[in-house]
Amino acid sequence: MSLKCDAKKVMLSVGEVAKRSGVSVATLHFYEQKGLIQSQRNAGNQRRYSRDVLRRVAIIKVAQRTGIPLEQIGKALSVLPPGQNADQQHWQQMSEQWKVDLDLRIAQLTDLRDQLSMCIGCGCLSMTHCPLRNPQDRLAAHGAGAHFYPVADELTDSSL
Amino acid sequence: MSLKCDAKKVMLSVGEVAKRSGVSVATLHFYEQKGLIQSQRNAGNQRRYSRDVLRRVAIIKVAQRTGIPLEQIGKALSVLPPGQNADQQHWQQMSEQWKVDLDLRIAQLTDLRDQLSMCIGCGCLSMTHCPLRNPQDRLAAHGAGAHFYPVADELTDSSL
DNA sequence: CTAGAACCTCAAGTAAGGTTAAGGTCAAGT
DNA sequence: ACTTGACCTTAACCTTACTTGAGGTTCTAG
Repeated sequence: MSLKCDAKKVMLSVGEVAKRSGVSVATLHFYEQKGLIQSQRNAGNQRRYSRDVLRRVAIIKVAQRTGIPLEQIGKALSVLPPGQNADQQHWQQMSEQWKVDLDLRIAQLTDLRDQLSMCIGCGCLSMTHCPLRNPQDRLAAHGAGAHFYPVADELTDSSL
Repeated sequence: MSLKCDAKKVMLSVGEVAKRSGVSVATLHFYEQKGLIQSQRNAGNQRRYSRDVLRRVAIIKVAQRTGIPLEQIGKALSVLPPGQNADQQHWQQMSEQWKVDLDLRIAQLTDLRDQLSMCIGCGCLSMTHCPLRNPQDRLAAHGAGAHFYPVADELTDSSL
């Protein structure tokens, strides 16, 4: 169990990082391939991680919980000097941006909830009158992958 | 442009449904294949939809915005008699359930936001102390695909 | 009748975020 | 030395929600 240098081990194996960070070994490979983390190799070509990888993985998981896609997380992390810990300042920048994103997502969902509440007793889903059918609010303005509802040229509400 | 029976056309072609509902023809095929909508065929094997499909698609899109997966939407819709419009009661049942789901998701994200806010100035991400790292709240209790963070047996906070 | 638009089916591709498997190497304990 | 576990790479597979393409049929207007 105990390795050569137990006292102040500098580098971690992939298995150790997996255990300590709570993600699988395969996931660490995957993250490395995507450029979210980096490793060095020992003489036998095995990955050795510096401790900062634990913090990076922690940050990745938090960001993922907010709904940030991996690619964007990668970009945010890429400003960190590799092999170094994210310092207080970096963390603040990232987390503040993520909070903005999260706030927006919450606002979108809250709008939707309110509209849904209003419409529960109605159920008309009218193309022209129902707020649920007409998301030209901040959703339409911001939605990363939002589909705009095409103008329903011919459609009268009678068609519902 | 005008078809045979312009006045009170009973059935709609797939192209018409696509135009009016704002989804692509391929998506309608896909939904049909997944059992979310149904069609009849004319003599030449082309799909003919009754008008209620427009309402179904509208419902699908609203539900998707709340984050409900298609399969679950399909189950909710499957209680509707095919070829008939969702009545007021069905709509209410569905939308109320979806509002519950949505409320939960909003609550999860709000918790996360609050934790993030607290942690922006801290940045410790401590495995044992940081609330961001310890989501044993309703997230852990409810999360459909939530990964539990394994107990970090060996991990002391110094390892971050 | 014929061109072209709209439709059909089936298969494959895409994107994200991984997981699983196959076949081979390295390292640690006995 | 030998076994076993940890590690390596590459490649294929998974899910969700679709999109795209190929090759063939049907419908509608002129």
